[in-house]
Amino acid sequence: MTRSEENYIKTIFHLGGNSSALISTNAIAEQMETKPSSVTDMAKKLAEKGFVYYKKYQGVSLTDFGIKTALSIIRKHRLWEVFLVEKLDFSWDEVHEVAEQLEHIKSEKLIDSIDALLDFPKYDPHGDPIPSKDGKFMERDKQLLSDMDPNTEGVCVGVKDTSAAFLKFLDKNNIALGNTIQVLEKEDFDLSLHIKMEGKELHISHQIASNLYIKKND
Amino acid sequence: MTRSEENYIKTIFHLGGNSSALISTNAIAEQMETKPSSVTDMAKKLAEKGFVYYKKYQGVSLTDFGIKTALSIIRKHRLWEVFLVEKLDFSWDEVHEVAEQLEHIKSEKLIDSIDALLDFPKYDPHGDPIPSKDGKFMERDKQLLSDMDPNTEGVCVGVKDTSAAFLKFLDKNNIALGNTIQVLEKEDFDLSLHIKMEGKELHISHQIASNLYIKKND
DNA sequence: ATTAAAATTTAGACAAATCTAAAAATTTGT
DNA sequence: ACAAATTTTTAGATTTGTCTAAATTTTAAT
Repeated sequence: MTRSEENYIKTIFHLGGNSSALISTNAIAEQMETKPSSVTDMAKKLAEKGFVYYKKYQGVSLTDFGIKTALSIIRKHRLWEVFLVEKLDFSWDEVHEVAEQLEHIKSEKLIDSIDALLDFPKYDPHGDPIPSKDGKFMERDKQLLSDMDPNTEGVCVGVKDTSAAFLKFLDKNNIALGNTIQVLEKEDFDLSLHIKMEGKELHISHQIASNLYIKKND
Repeated sequence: MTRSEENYIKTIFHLGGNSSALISTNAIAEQMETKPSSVTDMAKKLAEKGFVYYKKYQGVSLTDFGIKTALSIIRKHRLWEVFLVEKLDFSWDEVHEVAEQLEHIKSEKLIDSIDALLDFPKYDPHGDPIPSKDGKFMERDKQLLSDMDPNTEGVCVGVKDTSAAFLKFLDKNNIALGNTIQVLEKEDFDLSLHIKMEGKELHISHQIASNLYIKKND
């Protein structure tokens, strides 16, 4: 499998998950910053190799084999992200670019050893679940901070927007995964929130709140 | 710089070191298991980019910039080898193939962090020196075990043949870097050696002895 | 020194992955 | 339902890295 094929498979998974709904070539092209005609070429190739089902003019969806392949790539990406943060002190906005390269390294022993070294983590630094070796993973029961009611509380478990800009903003404001967050009050006017985080009160915009995932306390 | 360019530069360095002697396209082709005509094409490209000096029909040699580039790739390769052995318990015959992939990862921060994680090692698992960030490295004062005289002793510091077959053989016979070796007697007939290693006496062939590097005790 | 052998380069082809521009199919709006 | 707009595919070109076969240059031998 070439690096390019792997990138297409990963993108198709991110756009369609394991559903059998067809993903348009346009959507894939946009996501990958390439041209639809290039996607068509690759779609044929991936269909030939059994990774996707491809219906002309309709789009593609991953076969079971394609899903298995995608999960293996995502597993590698997320494990490397954890490695970079836990072992090499990368900040969470720095990991993605390097993990994009490391995810293509071909060695089962290598990634299994990294997994063991990290003590089999279940979530990556952005809170996304890491598929196990056999492709299973658990999406955490979580909700957007912006959807929480006043006088509820929970733990910050993930981010929706994973751009470096957003992650740097969170760093600067000491918002990190694992932090306890209490919703004090919601402004009707702009939907901004007054919250208490790790003992300190602060005021955050709707835009920020709608990109933070919270696991509600029982 | 493409992966292919990096592989050519590395090979040219391994064949010619930092000397200005010209390396033939044939030699490079043989080493890389490719065709001389492919090497010619790449030689032109590398010359254009300033990595090598290329004289038609004569061969190539690395420029200062090419040497710097080669050392940076070798540094990455060897640091990854140490990482695999020290942190992930790879055996020394397993590291090369994976390091061949890892050496192409582009992130200065990554390799510097790996270097620090490993506490700035000076030698890789085969005893080869690891260039520092600024391209300096010290070749250890060493000699082949087969060149040592009876009644001398030293420490095993490297291997000449790095093939998996040879490394596995050494493992099986508990011959490892750091072991103390005393030469007891040399057979005139087949040049085989009687040695004492870590307290135990054994008899090794000339072929083995001529692929083990020893640092003589003062 | 001339020729035969060996090494090296050139020319032309190919596969992978991409692009542009044009053609074809699908979707949308009325 | 049909024309217009949009999406998707096809056809042909480009780049990178490779190859084969032929031509050229260098080296070696007598």
